Amino acid sequence: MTLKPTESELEILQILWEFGPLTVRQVNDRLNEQRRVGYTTTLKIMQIMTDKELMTRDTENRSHVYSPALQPAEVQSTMLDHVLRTVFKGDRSNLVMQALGNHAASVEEMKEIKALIEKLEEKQDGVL
Amino acid sequence: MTLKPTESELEILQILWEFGPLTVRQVNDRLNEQRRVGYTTTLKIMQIMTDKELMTRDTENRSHVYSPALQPAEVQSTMLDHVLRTVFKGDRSNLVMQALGNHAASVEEMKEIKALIEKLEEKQDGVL
DNA sequence: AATAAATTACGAAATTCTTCGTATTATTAA
DNA sequence: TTAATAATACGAAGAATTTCGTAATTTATT
Repeated sequence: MTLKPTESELEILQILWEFGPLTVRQVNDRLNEQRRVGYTTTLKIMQIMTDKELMTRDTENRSHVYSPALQPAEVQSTMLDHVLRTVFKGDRSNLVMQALGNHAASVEEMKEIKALIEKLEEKQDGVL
Repeated sequence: MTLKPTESELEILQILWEFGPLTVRQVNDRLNEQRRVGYTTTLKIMQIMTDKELMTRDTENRSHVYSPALQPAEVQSTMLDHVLRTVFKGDRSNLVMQALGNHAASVEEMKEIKALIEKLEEKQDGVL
């Protein structure tokens, strides 16, 4: 099991996932589009993340270039499992119903989800 | 929007949801079935939760009796929305797919979810 | 080469959450 | 009524996270 990133680690991972390998300066600029953060704050978190192996860095040039060490799906899975256990007591269908029920999903989303369910049902039929 | 409980606040809410209004002693006993926690630790968290209005208490008797101030579904919704935003960038169908895809849902769960989707589709058809 | 500019390294302050010790107050039992 | 028991109140220590100031280092400019 991969470890659970903190809130601000997650913010930075999102930026790296979206915009690819970046320097601290570039990440900090992106962060400051959303909220005010000091440069050394961002640097520090990224150094900590490197220690934790949440990212890797290329120190060839003066400005180190950081890359995420985890795929979005890995972190999403870890985080969702955590919520499933701690908030939903492991009741997966309740979680899904909450996710679908509160805000109406778009027609497009609905299609995707139905397709997935059908695929899962085929797999289940195969077993039965 | 209701506020996001901390991890240990969540533990206590789960116990109250399951076993109804309880004293600190009763909550602490339940907690200690899972892990070792001191009595005053539990007391303190429950006092903080009362200040935050995550729970209410009846101080009539010497042993105060605490009740949750939020329904499970309210907290689940808050927490899930938070994960949706911070981990999934608001992509609801991706969240649902992660939830369904990683571990095969049981036949029973599948039925529930399909029924919900059909109900939501009817609502959508009505609008179109 | 000397100065300025930009970056990393380091450490510590600030914040939030968790944990618990001690004091106080209330109840029960002897 | 006094002593023992059990509860709450209070505050502070500990731990994890976030924030940033300052020093050291590297690169670019004059």
